[in-house]
Amino acid sequence: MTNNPEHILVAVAWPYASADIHVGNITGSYLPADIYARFHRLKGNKVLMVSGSDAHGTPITVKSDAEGVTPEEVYKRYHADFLELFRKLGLNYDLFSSTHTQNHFKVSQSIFLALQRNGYLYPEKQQQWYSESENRFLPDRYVEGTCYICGYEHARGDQCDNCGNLLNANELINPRSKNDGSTPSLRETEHFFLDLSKLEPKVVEFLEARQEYWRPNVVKQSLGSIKADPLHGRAITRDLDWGIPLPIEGWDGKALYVWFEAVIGYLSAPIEWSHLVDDKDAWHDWWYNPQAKAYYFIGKDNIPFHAIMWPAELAGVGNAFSDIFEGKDSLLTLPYDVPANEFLNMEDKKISGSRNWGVWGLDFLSRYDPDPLRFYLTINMPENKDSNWDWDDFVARNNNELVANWGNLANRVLSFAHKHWEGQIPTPGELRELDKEIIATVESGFDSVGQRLNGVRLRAALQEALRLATEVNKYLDTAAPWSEVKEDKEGAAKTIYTAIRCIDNLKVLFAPFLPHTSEKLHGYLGYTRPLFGKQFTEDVSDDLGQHTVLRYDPTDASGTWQASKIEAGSPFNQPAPLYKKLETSVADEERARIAE
RNA sequence: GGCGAGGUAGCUCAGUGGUAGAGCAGGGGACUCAUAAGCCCUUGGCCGGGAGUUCGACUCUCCCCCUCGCCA
Repeated sequence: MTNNPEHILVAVAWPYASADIHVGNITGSYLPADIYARFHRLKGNKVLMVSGSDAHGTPITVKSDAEGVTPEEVYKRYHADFLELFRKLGLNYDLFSSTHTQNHFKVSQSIFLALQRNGYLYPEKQQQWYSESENRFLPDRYVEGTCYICGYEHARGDQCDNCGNLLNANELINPRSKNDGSTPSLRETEHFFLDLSKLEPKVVEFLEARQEYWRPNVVKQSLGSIKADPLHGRAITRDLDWGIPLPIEGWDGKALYVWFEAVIGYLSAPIEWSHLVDDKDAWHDWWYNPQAKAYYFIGKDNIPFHAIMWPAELAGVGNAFSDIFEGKDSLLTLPYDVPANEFLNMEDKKISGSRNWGVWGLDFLSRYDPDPLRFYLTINMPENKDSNWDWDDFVARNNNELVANWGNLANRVLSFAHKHWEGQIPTPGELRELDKEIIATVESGFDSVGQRLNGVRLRAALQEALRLATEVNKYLDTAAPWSEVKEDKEGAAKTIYTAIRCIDNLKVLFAPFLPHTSEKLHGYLGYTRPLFGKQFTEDVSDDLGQHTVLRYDPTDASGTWQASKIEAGSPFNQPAPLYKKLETSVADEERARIAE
């Protein structure tokens, strides 16, 4: 166990509660976050992994209008699916909450007030489409008209998808509401803007300090774009009922803009978590602690919001947030790293919900186990460039790598041991040179796999763990216990004891990636306390109503990122294969399910 | 149009100035504990295209092409 545990905030992208989660979303941010969090938990570090459903924003109101239900109903339906998926996939959030909570409202409003106090907000008037029939302002995407540049008849209120030009609202020809076809009019409205130009020096300083160790696509893009085109004010409010009201008088009917508000969840969720664990200041260890490291796991589409906007909000807030929120004088922790992933394609084409081109998490898990999915998505994770989900490749990697290398290793060792030593780990006596060597090789994985994990090079880390499993397979071939057992059972005992030590180590090295099967193997080996803690859901009530959260109870977790100390002579259980081989026909069957 | 990322063996990817690498697939072999898995050997590449710098470039510079994201 680490002597000086680090505080690691694992901040995970907040899924929009208006679409089902697919494998691209999972490998883009949720899975790498969980792997990272599990690794640091095994290391004995203080991990806090948080996220939640993004319950506000236009996509949800669009959907609720289309279905004739309230936005709240829409968000709750998707939110419930998220919780089910994350439990089945084994994503151990300390808290997966929602932006539609009283706590998040209060935190977001405090951030607003802090920025206002520090002079980073200003109001500005602009023209916006207004529907007389519905008595409300319309988001640009609700308005359709004829493009005055190219004549395209289905141009959006602010942009023409045909010629790509941005449009001036007052020149759009024949504007109409997508809701009811009525003709909207332009009305003046006033909004608050975040003064990003004033915050730019702080943002640049923030980015330059992290240039060395951030992924180049994250930091170069951010610095490059600022250099080419300086930051300018950006509206943080809009005319919408569904969302967080402004914390000041005279601004009824306005809500905080989602881009501004959702990221604040990284702060509000730890605060909610602290209340749920009855230690209301616990979040200070991550948010008021300059030594704490905050990692933001997101997809590349989200880079500007996490590398520029959110740091700008945090820097702009200074110590004013802690003062307004709870009368303290503390700065908030800036992001340590933003290891954004690229995208996952499906069979060489972009994943598309509307065209049913993709693999959806819950649907997948209705037919297959979670660890093969975690394996394929990790070994194929788009860390440096877009990667591709290919069903043939999924089956091949499952059968030829996961089953054949690691699964088979665990199974061949334990079933051999169980057969010849009556369910007890053989007592080896003095180990031979080759036994000590393979144990040392596998134990070196705590460094070699650990370093890769720590640097968020997850696919390289998994490859390294697989390489070590191969080494143990080679060792078995050299020692050949199936021959030894016939003429030299003591020698065979040394070999099998050694092999069990090795798979006991590998079990931990694979655990961040493949927690379900590592846990299973852990049980076969005779351990009674689990490697990791337990997930559970809980209903929380506040003035906005009730919301269900996903939580994590670490009480029983016993796994440590340390060499195996498994004892000779102790009993273990009848093993069974950890993974299933898949028929190659699976690829064709699955491809038939996705269609344009 | 601007800011970035990527384009290396059939597939998935490493490499980043000095004779092209891994895993998987393909071919051959010895073994049999194991989910016919594992182990050993092995066939595959003008490193997107063009020009330049260099004794020497996949690696540096410039131009171009293709894919993806963000911004306008």
